[in-house]
Amino acid sequence: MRAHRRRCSGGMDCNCVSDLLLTPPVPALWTPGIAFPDWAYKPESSPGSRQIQLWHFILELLQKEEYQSVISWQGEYGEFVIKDPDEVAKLWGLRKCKPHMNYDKLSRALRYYYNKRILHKTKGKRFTYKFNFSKVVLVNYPLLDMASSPFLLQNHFNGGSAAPDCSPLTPEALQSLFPRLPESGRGTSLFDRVATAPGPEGDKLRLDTFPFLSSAAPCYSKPPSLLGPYPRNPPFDYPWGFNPYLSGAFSLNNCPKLPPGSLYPSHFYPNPLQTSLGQLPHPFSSLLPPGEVAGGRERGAAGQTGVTNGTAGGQPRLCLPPYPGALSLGRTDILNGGSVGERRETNTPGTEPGLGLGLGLGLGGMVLGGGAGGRQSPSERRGGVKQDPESDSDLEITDLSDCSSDNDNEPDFSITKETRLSGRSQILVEGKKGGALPPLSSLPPPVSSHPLKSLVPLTPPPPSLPLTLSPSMALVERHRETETLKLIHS
DNA sequence: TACGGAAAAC
DNA sequence: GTTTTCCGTA
Repeated sequence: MRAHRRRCSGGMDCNCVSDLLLTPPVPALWTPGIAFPDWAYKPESSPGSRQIQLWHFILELLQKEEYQSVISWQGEYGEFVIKDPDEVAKLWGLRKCKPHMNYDKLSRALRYYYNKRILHKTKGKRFTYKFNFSKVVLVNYPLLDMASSPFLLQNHFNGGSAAPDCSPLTPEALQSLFPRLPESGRGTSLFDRVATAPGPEGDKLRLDTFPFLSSAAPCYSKPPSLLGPYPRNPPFDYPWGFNPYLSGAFSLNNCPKLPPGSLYPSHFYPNPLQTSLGQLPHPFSSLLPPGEVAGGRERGAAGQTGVTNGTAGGQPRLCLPPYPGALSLGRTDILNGGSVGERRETNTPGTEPGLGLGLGLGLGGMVLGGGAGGRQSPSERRGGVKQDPESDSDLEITDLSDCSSDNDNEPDFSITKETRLSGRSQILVEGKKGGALPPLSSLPPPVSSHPLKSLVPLTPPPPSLPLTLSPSMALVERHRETETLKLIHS
């Protein structure tokens, strides 16, 4: 078992808790103009990495209104501009306990995404990049039956994506990807099953769920989260009386040196999966071969860490939108007014101008790993075997089966998590062999009569109500108990 | 400002 | 495997 706390190099605890400890609190992101399934915000959903990846982090920033002065969507779908590179770098550094992070380094990391086709640079626009969401989808929905998505295959694996930047999925492709998702107008929840008999129309995915994937949709010129009437305060509380989007949820008890919000060590709040599970029907299960549903297929070996975390019982899923605007702490508050003026760090411990008081205290004496010591000169460094920059097979097509929630070295991790975190275990056991989670599709679809239900998350039972009053939650609870019993018996 | 090689760190 | 760090180059 990995240490609960990740320590920054130098040994000083910087309060960055291991991403393994808890899953992030961010349910799916979904705004009227743009939506992200929750895997996009899950560190664990990154194949090959158990820490949050930069592009996840970028998505998180992009999703939060309070950071729109720092980074925001702009231009075409998936395109974003880093308005304040230093700030973004600082935030990233905070997130990763790298106080010497700067835009130069961050951008290097971003550039590594070019080859992986997760990102590409928007030429001629400063600090402007563009997500290749089709890649992201492929990475994070590996269980989708590609055979049933000829359009996708054609466009992205069969030479169809002639464009070097791998143009986004088209509506047709999405339709092919998510045929079971209900079509809905503005008044229909993405997650609502179509009441009418299933048909070509009723079975269609609501494409504006992934507007950034649509090549046919018009561009937006302002941050997607500002599009449309979007409630800036959650119309609900989380069942556990905890709302990760409220600053109070981030009392920083565990992380006093870090700003609140999911951008930061995301281990201080309950798992939203319970909420997600309790509310969401699984729109994709019908896409999966029978054996793949309900944990019938064991998730594979190490490396493909996260996909399962973005899935339930081995299934991909869409989850709830967050309410970034609910964060009462603005960025100014969070960041203590600091700003990074430097581009190149001075390697002076404890003097990071932009890290804020907290982190500065926490990292003040730390000796950063690497540093100048032991570095080779460029000439010395060069001459080695060139690394294959295209070694991104997992990101290209992604093995559709070898996705495990953890690696073999930590077989009990999910169970441990379950033990540790009561009430959020139902998915975490998915990596366990023989896990027999029922398909989420077996859960009753949520019911929402909210006129804006397509714009708001499905309402979980209010905190005052016992979970058992929610049919979905009751199922989840029942399932969790079942799983617990299974674990005990095994 | 952006790119990418290289190696180390994680 | 991903990111960090450093740096040469355009």
